[in-house]
Amino acid sequence: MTVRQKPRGRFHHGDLRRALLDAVAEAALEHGPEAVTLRDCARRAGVAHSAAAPHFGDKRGLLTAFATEGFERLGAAQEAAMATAPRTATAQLMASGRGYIGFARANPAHFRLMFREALLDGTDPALNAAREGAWAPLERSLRAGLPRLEEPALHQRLVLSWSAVHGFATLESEGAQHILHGAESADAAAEACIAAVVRAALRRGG
Amino acid sequence: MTVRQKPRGRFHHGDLRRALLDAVAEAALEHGPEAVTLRDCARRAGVAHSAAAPHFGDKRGLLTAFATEGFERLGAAQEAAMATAPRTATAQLMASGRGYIGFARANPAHFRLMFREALLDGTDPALNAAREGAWAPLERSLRAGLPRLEEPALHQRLVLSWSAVHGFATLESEGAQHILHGAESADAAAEACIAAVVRAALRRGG
DNA sequence: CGATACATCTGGCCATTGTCAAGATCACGG
DNA sequence: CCGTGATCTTGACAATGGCCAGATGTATCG
Repeated sequence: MTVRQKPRGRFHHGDLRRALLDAVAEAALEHGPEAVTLRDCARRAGVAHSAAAPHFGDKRGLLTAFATEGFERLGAAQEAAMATAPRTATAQLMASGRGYIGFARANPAHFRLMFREALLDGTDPALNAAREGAWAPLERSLRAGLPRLEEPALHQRLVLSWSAVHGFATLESEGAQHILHGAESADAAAEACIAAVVRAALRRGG
Repeated sequence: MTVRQKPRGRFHHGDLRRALLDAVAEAALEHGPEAVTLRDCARRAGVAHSAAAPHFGDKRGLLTAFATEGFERLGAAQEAAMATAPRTATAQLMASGRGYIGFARANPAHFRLMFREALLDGTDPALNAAREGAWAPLERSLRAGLPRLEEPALHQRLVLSWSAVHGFATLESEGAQHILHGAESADAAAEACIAAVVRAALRRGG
């Protein structure tokens, strides 16, 4: 019964856990999140078709771990953008939105998979922790920018900004870019959308 | 569930096309959009597993037809809400948003499937026509409310309102209700979000 | 009325998938 | 050096999607 940290590496494969997660990313990028196949991931990692079981249990476990990693990186992307922005409320909130949309753009398949509830294990504690951690930067920066706003009103602002940023990222990653961007460039469209929603969210008055 | 009676003038089943589309709706609602199975739909309709081929080709064809119907109904829901609202620009735009979110709420699985690009045939003309028809009410009411705004600025407003409404509907139908609604009721949260985005979209000035 | 053309539907086949049960392989503690 | 347990392989199973030949019902025409 010795409690030890799992010697995750140096067995047969080296680090199969990481290799399988990377394989999911590859497969999702190539054929879409719903077309990810357990056997294909195993092939990409160079192992037998059921080698993932000891690490992730079943397919849902693998995708859940992949989504968890995505939420962690989504939160980190926002933090990183906010760290290099001025400490203004407006600048911080806009940086958060830029980080959110930037992550969705850089990892479109990953981002989409994170919101395929039917493919994930919604009861997984790690997933839920990572998910809430990904919402935190937005809420924190909004709360800092509106210190004297009452709770329900603040919650409304949060819903508004979250919906707009998530909606933009979703529409963009679901193949509606042509309609979204119109004549202007992708960056300009995102920037304008973020600026407008931040202006609305930080607006004075009820 | 099996239709044994043969309506006069009809073919073997009666209206297998409709029965299969209804079966998709049932299955998607029960197990999620990505878990819809061709064979299960056929079972629900009381026919053999490959009876859908003459009507829809393959599975993608069936789901594409289902999504097309969804976009048509999404557009109709907005039109219906706008028809019973005052002719004010604000009221019309808000009605459009209410219709959009209302459809997503009443048909959550249908709504989600409509944005699973990987499961659909993006080249299908009927699908694309229905999709553009679903965006039209929002654009039309926005354009009517801002008649003298120049094109790029108007497009920015469109992206903003579309992103926010779609984002709210998406988050709600993807299992994030608990975070979205917080303390207040679902209707209140939606209403507040719509009001805020309409105010921002119709705001005067560049 | 009878026969032909045709869309519709059936049943069987195949490759692929996810999961399970055994067995082989390897690292590590005693 | 040997056992224990985690890691991985192999083989099997039911279910799925796509395909095909053929049966069945419907409509059209002679």
